[in-house]
Amino acid sequence: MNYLNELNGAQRDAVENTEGPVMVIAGAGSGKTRVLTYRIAHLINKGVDPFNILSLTFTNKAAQEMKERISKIIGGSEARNIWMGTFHSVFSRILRSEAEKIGYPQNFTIYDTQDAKNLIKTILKEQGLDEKIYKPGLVYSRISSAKNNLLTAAAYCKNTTIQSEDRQAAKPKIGEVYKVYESRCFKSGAMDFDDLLFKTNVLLRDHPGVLNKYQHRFKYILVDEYQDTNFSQYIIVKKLAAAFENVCVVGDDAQSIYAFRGANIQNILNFKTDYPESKTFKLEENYRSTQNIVNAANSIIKHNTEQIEKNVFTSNVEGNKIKVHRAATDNEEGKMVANLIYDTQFSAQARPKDFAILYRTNAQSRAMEEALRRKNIPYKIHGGQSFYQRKEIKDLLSYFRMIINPNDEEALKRIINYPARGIGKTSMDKIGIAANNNDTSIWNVITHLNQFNTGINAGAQTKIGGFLEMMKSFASQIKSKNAFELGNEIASTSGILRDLYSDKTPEGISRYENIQELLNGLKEFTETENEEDGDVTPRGLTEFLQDVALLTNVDNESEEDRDKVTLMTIHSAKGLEFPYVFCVGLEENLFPSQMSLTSRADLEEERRLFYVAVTRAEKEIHISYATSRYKWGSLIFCEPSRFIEEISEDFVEYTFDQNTVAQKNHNSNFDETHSAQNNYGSGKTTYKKKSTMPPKRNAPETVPQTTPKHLKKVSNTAPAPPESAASLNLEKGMMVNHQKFGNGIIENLDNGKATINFQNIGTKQLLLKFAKLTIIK
DNA sequence: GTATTATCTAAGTCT
DNA sequence: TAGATAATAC
Repeated sequence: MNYLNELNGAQRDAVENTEGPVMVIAGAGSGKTRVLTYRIAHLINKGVDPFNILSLTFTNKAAQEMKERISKIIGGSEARNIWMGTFHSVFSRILRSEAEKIGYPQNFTIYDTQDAKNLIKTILKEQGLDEKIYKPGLVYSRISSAKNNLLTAAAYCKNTTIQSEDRQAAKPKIGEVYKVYESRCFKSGAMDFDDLLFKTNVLLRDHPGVLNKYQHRFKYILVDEYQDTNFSQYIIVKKLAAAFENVCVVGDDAQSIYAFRGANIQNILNFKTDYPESKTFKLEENYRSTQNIVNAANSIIKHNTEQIEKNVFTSNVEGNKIKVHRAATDNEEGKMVANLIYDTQFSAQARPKDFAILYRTNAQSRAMEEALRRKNIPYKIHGGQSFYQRKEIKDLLSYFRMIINPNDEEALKRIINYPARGIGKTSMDKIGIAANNNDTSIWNVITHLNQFNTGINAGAQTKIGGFLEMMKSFASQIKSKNAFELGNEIASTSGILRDLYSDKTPEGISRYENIQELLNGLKEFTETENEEDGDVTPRGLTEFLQDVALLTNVDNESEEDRDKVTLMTIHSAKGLEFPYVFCVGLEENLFPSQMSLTSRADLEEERRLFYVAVTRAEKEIHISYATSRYKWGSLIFCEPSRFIEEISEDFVEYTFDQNTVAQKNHNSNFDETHSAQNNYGSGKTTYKKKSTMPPKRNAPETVPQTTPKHLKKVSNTAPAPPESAASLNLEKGMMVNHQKFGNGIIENLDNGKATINFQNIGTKQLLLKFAKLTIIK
């Protein structure tokens, strides 16, 4: 088998030790995917039935790619039988086939975060709890973390620690909300994301026969990104592996970035204790990145305390240093990045697909998008508000959902009066009360209106009857029509298409187009054969919906997206690599996020996130920050991130004058934190130190008249009205003054750069964009 | 019950 | 800025 020759010693050990528990600590870029792929191929070559292999990956796309690579190695089509996918998709599949054992319908709905929060809002209203105190997002995250720790609502209410936490936070009723939430989901035949793991645990705990079945089915279990598993996932793996203990976990504690959703880094740190017989292999050679990148990344992660000891190194070329860029605003940052990409495409013969722009928060994508669009650089965005979360898409999908599972309360509430058909709030309130009083679903109430004492008037009853007729007619076509045909029928008969078509605003047109796009997607889906089991029956809406809910951020990629610059959050970038990476927004309170600043553990997670960002790069990494950016429509000033300073200086290169780097001396140079491209008048709060400022020029007031609170907060470090040298009418031979370098004569001007001979320090080249100059004469 | 307008408040990361 | 909700008019 020649594939073994393509592996280094540690990789080969990790591939060949197929029996018993194995932990692979895989440094960034150390060929982890290769090991997983070859290990599975090796298993199959040794005669293991692919059907007996369970491989849990972090995205479905990764699973698909891995299957393709395995197929290439082993030949044939056996690889399709491997159980491979994300935890959520693999176990939702198992849950569907075992659903009735835990009292769920086979066609249970999967509630996304939005559905879950809407339900929580409804419950809060019913319970008379103030949404301002019981913020739905917070309640949801309390419930979520309870589920990830396998706590039912009843257990939550009994747990004294949790109860005292909630009492201290003045939210003692969260447990009650959880109880109602739990039962409402159940009545709706719905599971949220956490339920997919939670209910799997319930299934395996309460049904020994089922546990036994899957224990023996999954003779070999592989778990990728093990550092990001939570308790619920951990127990699933542990239980399933208990029969054979052929469990191989792969991960890197330095890349653990999902503690916020319950991931427990201890899972990887404790593996040896869990399986005393286990073998550990460390992959330490990085094949991805240059020496400078690897060394810089190591110097970053060194600032964290608890980690598994390892020495990531590379024998790749030294490469360029990490470049640090500074911009005046978020929009300038975008322009700068777009320009750099544009130039590199020519200078390095690179393609758009060779570049990635990574950021901490989705909101940062907009400035980048705009700049790329202006330069005509093709790009694609992953994440943010995904296609399937847009209102019009969710509306149409809600029709689909209700046809498959009429008890789906959240879907029903979205569509019973959309498009408007005269079933308003009053009627729905009455129905809701009747459903609660009779401990049943809303669907059951409206299908048997005369059996419940709802008090709804005759007019509304008729309208509800019409809605029911329509839904029943859709449902009756589920067998006879394929997904595309039925989807089309629903979009037009329901009135959604008409409603959107009549809206001629740009947003309305775009919504209409989105619906068309969804229908196109349905068509494509219908025409693709079901590869999983070779089934040639046309795929219906049922199958479509099951796919849709669990698509991950990076799963959606169309053909035409292939040669484009990638924009994504660092979280989404995990596991990916790009020749050129731009990590933007390296600012305090953004990255690291403000919310991480209160705890050491959170800050360390942010640092690991930065480590992940840096290690995505093969050839070059650029990091940048803006000295001001818009947040909620108003301008705030930013300090460079502490992470920049944490990179060992041997591997860093500043693209602007380092003496003006703000973080080096905050006090003496407070204006230097802000470069001067844009003349943002910074409001009344900033003129206290006027004497040290260059004379104010007529800076347009672009800051809102009412000083935002954010601005106030930072105003003591805020600059004078920044003066852009670029906006001055400079000429050769002029005498100018620079804050730092004193007076000098302009010797040359070209392309935004000025060569200035300073009296004290000699000739310097300055970028007009950044330099703060005043004309002396 | 519905449509329009005014006001509020939220952007932290993902399945 | 933008979506969600409350207030208002019809």
